[in-house]
Amino acid sequence: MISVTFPDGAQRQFEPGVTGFDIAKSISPSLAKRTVAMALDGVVTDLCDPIAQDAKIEFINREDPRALELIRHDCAHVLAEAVQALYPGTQVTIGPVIDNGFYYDFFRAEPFTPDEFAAIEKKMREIIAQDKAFVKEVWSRDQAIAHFEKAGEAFKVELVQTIPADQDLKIYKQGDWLDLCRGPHMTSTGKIGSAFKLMKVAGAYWRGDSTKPMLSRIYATAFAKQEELDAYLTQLEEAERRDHRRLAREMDLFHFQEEGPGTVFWHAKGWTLFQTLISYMRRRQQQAGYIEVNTPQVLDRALWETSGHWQTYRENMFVTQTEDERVFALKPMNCPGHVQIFKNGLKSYRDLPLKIAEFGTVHRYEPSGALHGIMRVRAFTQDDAHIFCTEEQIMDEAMKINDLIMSIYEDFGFTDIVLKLSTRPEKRVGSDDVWDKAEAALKRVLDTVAESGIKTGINPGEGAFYGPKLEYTLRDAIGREWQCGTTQVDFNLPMRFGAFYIAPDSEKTVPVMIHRAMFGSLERFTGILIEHHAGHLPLWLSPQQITICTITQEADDYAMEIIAQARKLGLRIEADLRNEKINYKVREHSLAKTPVLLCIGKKEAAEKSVSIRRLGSQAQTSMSLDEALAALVAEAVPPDQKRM
RNA sequence: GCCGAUUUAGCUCAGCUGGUAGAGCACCUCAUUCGUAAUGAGGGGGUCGGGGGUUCGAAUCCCUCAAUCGGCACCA
Repeated sequence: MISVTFPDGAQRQFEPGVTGFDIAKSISPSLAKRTVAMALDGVVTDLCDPIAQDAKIEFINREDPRALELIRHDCAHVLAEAVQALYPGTQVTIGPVIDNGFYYDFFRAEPFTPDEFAAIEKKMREIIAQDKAFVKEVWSRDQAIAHFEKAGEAFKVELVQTIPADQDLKIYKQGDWLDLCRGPHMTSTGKIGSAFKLMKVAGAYWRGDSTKPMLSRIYATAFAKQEELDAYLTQLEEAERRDHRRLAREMDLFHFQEEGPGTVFWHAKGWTLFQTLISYMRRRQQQAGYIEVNTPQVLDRALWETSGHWQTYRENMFVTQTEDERVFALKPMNCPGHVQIFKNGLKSYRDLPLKIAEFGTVHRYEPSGALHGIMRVRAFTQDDAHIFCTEEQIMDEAMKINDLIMSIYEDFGFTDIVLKLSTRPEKRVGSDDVWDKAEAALKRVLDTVAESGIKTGINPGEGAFYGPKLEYTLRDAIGREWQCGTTQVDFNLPMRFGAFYIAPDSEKTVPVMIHRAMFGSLERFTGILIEHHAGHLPLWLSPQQITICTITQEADDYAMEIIAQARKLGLRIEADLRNEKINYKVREHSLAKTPVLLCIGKKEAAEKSVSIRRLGSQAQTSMSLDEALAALVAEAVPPDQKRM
């Protein structure tokens, strides 16, 4: 007999091999009916799995958070069956659960169109209504290959062949339809419910490999309840309203045009925001002991050959040839330039760590499909810096960078940060003991950060070929993740360029180079800020902080007085003197996301006061002009200067 | 780069099966000086993304290039 422990601590004895379903039924038929799966010692499995040994059991119903993944996975199988029923000859591949839903990749001569969604969903509802039981079978490799070959499922055959020999092949049947799947599943298709929706079609490479065939992917989502699906769809609409490309037009920040794909035309307001970010970062870096430099945009090909970029990234570089037939490239990175500055003049160990920073504009010919607003562009500015130091200094410097990054993100309102360590890739340079040291140093940073409650993780083998890296990912107000800051340890480049310093023993020694960016790309960070705040930027970042709205022309002179006074105080302010109603002006400047509206009429002009209306509020407060300006000046101080 | 979709006035979008363009907002002019999210009237504005083709005739059909959007791949 085996002993099964229930969540309330009660224990009961059963014959070995008893299933979760048997146990549920022995308690009550209604429990058996509403249970869709079970967790054995915390691991979710099929309800009909036999239980071989003592275990803690939990019954999972549809409303259980753990059931959501099952609902989506089951729904993916139903989607596949529906598609094969409607479009014979379509091959199935894989259909995993992802954040917010699931997808299924099909191989079909004709791509899907959203017009077909209604028919597919209808078929899915039929399959769900039939409430077919999910039945698991374990097949041999040969049996599976024979079956899928006969069915013309070439991709499934390939999948079976890649599964390790010691692993069971599980087949899940729903009626006559079946799929190779590691499970688990719920008890029947009826448990999926009706809160699902096909979202979009897309192309995707088989096994994520661009040399392999292109498949047709259908993205979909499913929830336990209709209300949850509706809430999710509402959230998507909200995300669309926050789209930085849309807000940029409404706020008059920048634009793109055909002649410059992936390159930004910054308008006055956008550029003011951009420069505000640079000023902030410049102050932070100066305080942290960095020096700021500027290196050439265009450099001879030979330099990029030495750095290794020519060999690896030639296709992604903008290259130009001059009349004298010299070949130059627009810099895709700032590092080689900074190494040149390090090399110019003899350096001593006493100069280390030497922290060279640059707001460096780089050009990369990114694949056309990668471009996305200002999040991914072909010309962008990095808040780049390179720290030349000794091996012993790596840990300390990486830790200082970390503290600086965390403090900076906090200043911009980002608190949900994930830090990941990418370790040595297969193809790399440098000896293993040097890698050991570098990884150990970054690992200690990672562990220290983890202790402070920040989420951390490891991406094995994802490091750069020249060294391991830490990557900082921000989560914005609607849960999307963006990689921004990075710290990379590099043993390679200084050596390639023959950089050295004179060590205490008078020997020429190659320094370690730490690459580091905190915003990452100024363009991307600006985009993230816009979306994170939904355009409602805090006063210190807002490119136009105040708009004066006159109610009648009698207030015009007073408006000009206010502007002169406010500008002297450093506030970014404009006046709207147009002959328009106050309602009209309030609406227009609210849509343009101006944080502060000062409305003035005859009354305010007479008593030198202002009526203040803040973005996002309908309330109005009246106060004297001096009082109002003093409060706004105080509010507009950047967070780092407030601390001083 | 790959798969799919899209591209009509500054913006958002109509324009059925081919018969040579419309609306709202914006803009300009005039009137209105009106207290917190759209005052009224009038007016101007588009070689329908570029190029090529089919046709008596193309915004509409075909080819091609480009840009954009959604994914995939890529991101030093």
